[in-house]
Order: sequence, then structure tokens, then C-alpha cells
Amino acid sequence: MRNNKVDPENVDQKLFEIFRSVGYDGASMESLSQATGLKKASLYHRFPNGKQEMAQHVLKNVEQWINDNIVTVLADKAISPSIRLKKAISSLGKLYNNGANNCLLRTLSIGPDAGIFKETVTHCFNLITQSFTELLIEAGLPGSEAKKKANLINPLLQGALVLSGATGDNSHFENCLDNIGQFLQTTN
Amino acid sequence: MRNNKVDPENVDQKLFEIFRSVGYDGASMESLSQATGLKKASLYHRFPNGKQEMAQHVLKNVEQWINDNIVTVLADKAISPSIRLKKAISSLGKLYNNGANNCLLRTLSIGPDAGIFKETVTHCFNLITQSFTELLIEAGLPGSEAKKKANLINPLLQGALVLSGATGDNSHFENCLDNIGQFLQTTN
DNA sequence: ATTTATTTACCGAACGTTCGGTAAATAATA
DNA sequence: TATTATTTACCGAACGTTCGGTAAATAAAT
Repeated sequence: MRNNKVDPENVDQKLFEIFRSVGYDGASMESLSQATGLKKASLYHRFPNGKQEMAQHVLKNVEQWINDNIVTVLADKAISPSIRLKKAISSLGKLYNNGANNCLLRTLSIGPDAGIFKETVTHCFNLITQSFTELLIEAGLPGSEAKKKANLINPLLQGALVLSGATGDNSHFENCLDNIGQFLQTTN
Repeated sequence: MRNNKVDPENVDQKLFEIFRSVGYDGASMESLSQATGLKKASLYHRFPNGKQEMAQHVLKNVEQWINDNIVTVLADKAISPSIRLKKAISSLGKLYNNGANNCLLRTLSIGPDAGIFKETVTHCFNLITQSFTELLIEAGLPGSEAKKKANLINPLLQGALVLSGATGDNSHFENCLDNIGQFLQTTN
């Protein structure tokens, strides 16, 4: 007898969780199969190019998430800049589970095959920097200063996630979100 | 016929470079063998517990490096605090090849076996934070402020390394070292 | 009935690891 | 000092397991 059809979104989510938590090399087909509830051959039915395609797929989902939760939110001129900021930062806190979750952009950037994902990963980072830059400019900062501040957001986030993840102490990440919120508060 | 004896220090260095650049799961015994010039069986002669022992060994070397180049340097009261700072930061720049090199503490913190290294990795991070804290206190900062500033060093470094590594643009790291140097310059 | 989705069963290759054995260096003996 | 015994360092070949991946069979959906 055969299992019920597996919800594709749930599959995406489970693939994402595996790749994010253990990276590309640490994610075996067996672990991906167990997490999704699909046999290996079924995964190959959905992703004919295998593991690579799965990782690229979840990476594209992250890019979409950034567009939906950062780019679009920060550019929404119907809301005040400071509230947009809070919404975006709050979304980041949820995405990373307050520091308990690794970042897929980072875990896919290590290992012999990291080059495959480099272009998309770089684009994701750029999306974040650019949308924060534009918000800060809109809030009144000079372009150069806005750029300088926005350029700090990704490294601050990633650094905090590295420390929280490596040590298990999420205070690194929580402090980081607070700091980012404060030092961007040039705005109303 | 048998090869000449291989220099143990060079083996350590090569193992370190592999684990640092591709992480634990990305480092195959074959790649470790090729990098060191020792056949797999010879690696097992030196490290009877295999890959795990090799990674723990290079991690211990990093701990020693931190003691020699950060802890000892920052605590050397024969030299002025600001010069000690410059020496330590300069060493970090060399270690990471100005952002081109990954950090072993980070690459060993991802994957199914990351837990094996967690304790030592955490200790390494703590060594850095503590030694910077003590220097800042010696330089005149109140304890709480010294601690707060010192607590930023690891995440700032790691974040810059993530960005430089993921995108290939080392300006992230170079800016980071400058920023750290500046914002610690409470001292003479 | 045809197409789509999933599964079972399997494959070659690569994985980390182990084993048997050899050349060279060192220590003990004579 | 010359000879013998022991240890050290290394290697080729193979181990069992797991890897990513595929073909054929079966079930579900249309």
C-alpha cells in the first residue's frame, strides 16, 4: 500500500530545515527522505537533478522569503519607516527562531560545492542591503551614511547567528537584533 | 620503496587548511590524504580515531594559536594597550588572509557531528572575549562597558568572514578590522 | 485508460576504516 | 662495534557501509 500524497509545501519546509541545520554536505539523501516522508526515488521524481536541485530550490524559496518579508515590507510607503523596520526585524527574529536556527545562506556557503550557490546567496545578501539602504535614505539619511549603516546589517546578523549557533547561547542573537533596531533608529 | 618521513607540523597545517576551507563533512579522507601527502592508512597511524581526531587536533591547535597570538599578546603589560591591540588585530588579519580564509571555529560548527567540537569552540570564543575585556578594563573602561564592547568582537569578525566568504568580496572583512580597531580605540 | 506519483529493489562509486605487511630508524645485546 | 630485536612510519589492498542515483513495478488520480 502507498502513502497519501505528501504536501509539497511541507516537503519544501522539511528540505529547508535539513539543509539549514546541517549544510549541504551534512544533508544525506537518507536524511532528506526521512524528514520529508518521501522515499529517495520519490525525491528524484520531484527533483530530477537530485540533491543539488533540492538545495537550489530551497535557496530560491529563501530569496522569495526575503522579497516578501524584507524588500516589500521596507518599501511599503503606506506605513511609517520605523514601523516597517520593526516588522522586518521581527520577521528576521522569527525566521531564525531567535538565534536557534542557522541561516541557509551561510550553511550553503561552506564545502566543496559551495560555488554552485554563490551567485544566488550573494544576490540574497544584496537584496537585504539594498532595501535597508533605500529605507534609510527615505528616512532622511544621506546616501553615503545610509549605505554604510545598511552594509552592517548582514554581517551583524550572520555574526550573531554564528555565535549563537556555535555556542548554543542565543543571547548573542537577541542582543544583535536589539542593537540593529537601535542604531537604525534615525527615523520615525 | 617507502617515502621520506613527512614533517608533522606541515601535516597539521594541511589538515587545518582542508577542515577550515570545506568544513568537517566536506573534508573527505581522500582529500586529507592528498593534501598531506600521507596515504589514508598513514593518517590512521597518526590519528587512530580517524577524521574526528584529526579535526579535534587542528581545533586544539587553533586554541593554542589564540593563546599565543591573542591572550598572551593582549596581556603583555610591557607594551602599551593600543600597540597590543594593533598586534592582535594584525594577527587576526593574517590568520584569515584578509577575509579570504574561512574560520575553523565556524566551519566545524555546522553538520551532524558539530556537537563533538562545541565545547572547545565555545572555549575559544570565550578566550578572545575575555582577553579583550581585560585589556579594555586595563585601558580605563568601566567593567560593564568593556564587557559590552568585547562581546562584539567575535560576532563582528565572524559576520564579516561569512560575508566575505560567501560573496568572495573581502572588503567586508577589511572594513570590519578597521571598525574594530577604531571602536576599541578608547586607549593609548 | 492514460497519466502522474510513489515505492521497491537495486546499482556503481565513494565513504571512513581496518588489516597485513615492509622499509627505516632506534634500542638492546653480544 | 657489530649484530639482533623492537619500534616507528608508512603503504597497498581490501573491508563493510553509505553515498547519490536509476529502472521497473505498483498505486492513485484524471
